[in-house]
Amino acid sequence: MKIEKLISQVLIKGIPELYGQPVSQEMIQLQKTNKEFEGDITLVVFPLLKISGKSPEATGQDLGVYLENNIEDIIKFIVYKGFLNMVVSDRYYLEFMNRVCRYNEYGFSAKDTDAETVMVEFSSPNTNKPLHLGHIRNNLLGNSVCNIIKAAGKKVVRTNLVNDRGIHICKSMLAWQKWGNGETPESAGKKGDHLVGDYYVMFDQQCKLQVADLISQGKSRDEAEKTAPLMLEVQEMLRKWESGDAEVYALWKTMNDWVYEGFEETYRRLGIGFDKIYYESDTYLVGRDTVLEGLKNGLFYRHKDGSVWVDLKTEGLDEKVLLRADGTSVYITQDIGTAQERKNDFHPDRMVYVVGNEQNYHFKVLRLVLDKLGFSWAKTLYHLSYGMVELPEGKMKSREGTVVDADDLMDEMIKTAREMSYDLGKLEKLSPEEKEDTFTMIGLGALKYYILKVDPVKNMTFNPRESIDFDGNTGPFIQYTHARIKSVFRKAEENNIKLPEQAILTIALNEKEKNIMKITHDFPEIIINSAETYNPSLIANFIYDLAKEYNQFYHDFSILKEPDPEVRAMRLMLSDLTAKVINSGMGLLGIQVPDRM
RNA sequence: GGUUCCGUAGCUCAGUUGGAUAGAGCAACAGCCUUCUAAGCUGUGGGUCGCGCGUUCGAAUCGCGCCGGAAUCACCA
Repeated sequence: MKIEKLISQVLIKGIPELYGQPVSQEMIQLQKTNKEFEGDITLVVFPLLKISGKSPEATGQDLGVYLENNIEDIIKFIVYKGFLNMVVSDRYYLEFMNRVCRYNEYGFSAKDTDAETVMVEFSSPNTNKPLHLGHIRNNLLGNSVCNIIKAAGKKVVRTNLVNDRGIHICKSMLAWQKWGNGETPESAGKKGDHLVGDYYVMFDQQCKLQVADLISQGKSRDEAEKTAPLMLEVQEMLRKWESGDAEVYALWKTMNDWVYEGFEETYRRLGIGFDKIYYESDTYLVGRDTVLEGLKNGLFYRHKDGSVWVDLKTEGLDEKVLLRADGTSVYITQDIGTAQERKNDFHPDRMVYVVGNEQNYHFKVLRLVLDKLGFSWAKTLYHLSYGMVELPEGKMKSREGTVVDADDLMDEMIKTAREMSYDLGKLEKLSPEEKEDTFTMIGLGALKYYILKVDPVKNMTFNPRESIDFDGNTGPFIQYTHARIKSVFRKAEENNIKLPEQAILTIALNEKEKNIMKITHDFPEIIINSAETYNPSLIANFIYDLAKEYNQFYHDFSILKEPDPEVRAMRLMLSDLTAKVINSGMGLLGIQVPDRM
């Protein structure tokens, strides 16, 4: 049993014996002992003073004696003001290490066959332009949250919702039709998503010219934007698409397929995949039917122009349109349909949406509308809202060309890893393929860690120069720690030193060794916590603390040159455990760790 | 204007359900490779935790009010 839990239990039994009054779990406040004091675990005694009727010091003293007498692994205690600092035996941590070292996935909860199923939607791209930095944060968060929830013992269904229809999609299509001259990704030598994105930009530019032209002819901006020939044409194209026009539909299909191929490549490099992909073009009709059904049942009302609305004023929100006057659907219509499809397909106990915080209001509305429609599972929707990614100069603006493209960014990170590696004279013994794999691991590791170490709710600044930094609190620093440990094991093997099965329990641990054991001891709890709060940054910061502590140990003490074979064996095991936790913790972030770097 | 979120070192970020003298990294400066990988380690400087009031044994953390920033309040997605 974990020592913290044991202390809690003993106190709940012991305090009534000592003071004749019961205690509740919340009054037992255990925390890690601060660095500047001796001890491992601290009990805050202030909440217990009412029960003891004594001073903080006297209460701490009473409880210290009681715990020392009743728990074998508490070998000493020091009372300082209102804090009872307890020293945990080295034996306890050695036993812990022996117990845990044989598992490759130490810290992960056992997979329970009747565990709840959590469905997570993330990525959710539009098919009119390539993925950018904002999508990267979304993808990394979604992927990592899935890994973490799974590690916490739940079943996870990864899903993506592709926004593949609408006026914005038609814009690229129209531009290609007009000016593309039959260009294809192959003929252009370009990824499909980039090619389609180029036509989207082209449309925008041409349209602006027309608008400017109309304004110079004396029209208002508003009027010009509505009557520009290209705008009229693209609207006509959308109508054709919705009515199933064969030619438009074929073009849509072709260009979307180009985009999917491009996305596929980006996802593959990022290490991301899905169990199920939904397409808005498939689900919007389901939502429309549901809305009409709700209208029939009097849940919604029809405006005199024919549009359908929901009134959420009693819920503190406003009125919201659910279907346009012409009967076509809006964004939320599609989400209503998608949610139902998902429920039917997978029966999830929870549905998590990884979507930026600019859509907080939208998800509030979605939940309320689904609730109004009588879906009992509406309250199981959770919007994992994350902050915007900004550049040091401010927001990314596609107009000003400051959008950071996902593919370019990955290329840049890997390139930097390569240059850095050559500068440092690393990896010379590896084959070209192994080298490239390692550069990719490091470059992407830097990128992913840089983004995931920040609390999702916060807006973050993406500083390109800083993100490719490989020192300090970075992915490569952690990867390096792993590579160092693996290097020790290679050396051990050369010298015929084997990793022992068990460490003997009578070894006296130094401070660094004990610290590393204490940190790894917390890993299971960190995973649970991180899963419950949908927060990968907890894992990232935890792994960093571990790597930092290990590097100090590595610097201060020798492993293979340690003369005492029992101590050497223990240090090897400790190193092995550290490597395993780094490996699986980074794995939860979607980051691979190399054996050499 | 209403609602929601954010505000911690020059910069980027940590800081469990309120706990001891608020921590890392980057940048700057000064050290450490004959020894398991120096992408490492050590040290120095750097703070009115946006401001004020309140709650209490105790507040960066909770409440209220300001100030600053962001998002949103579309028959856009």
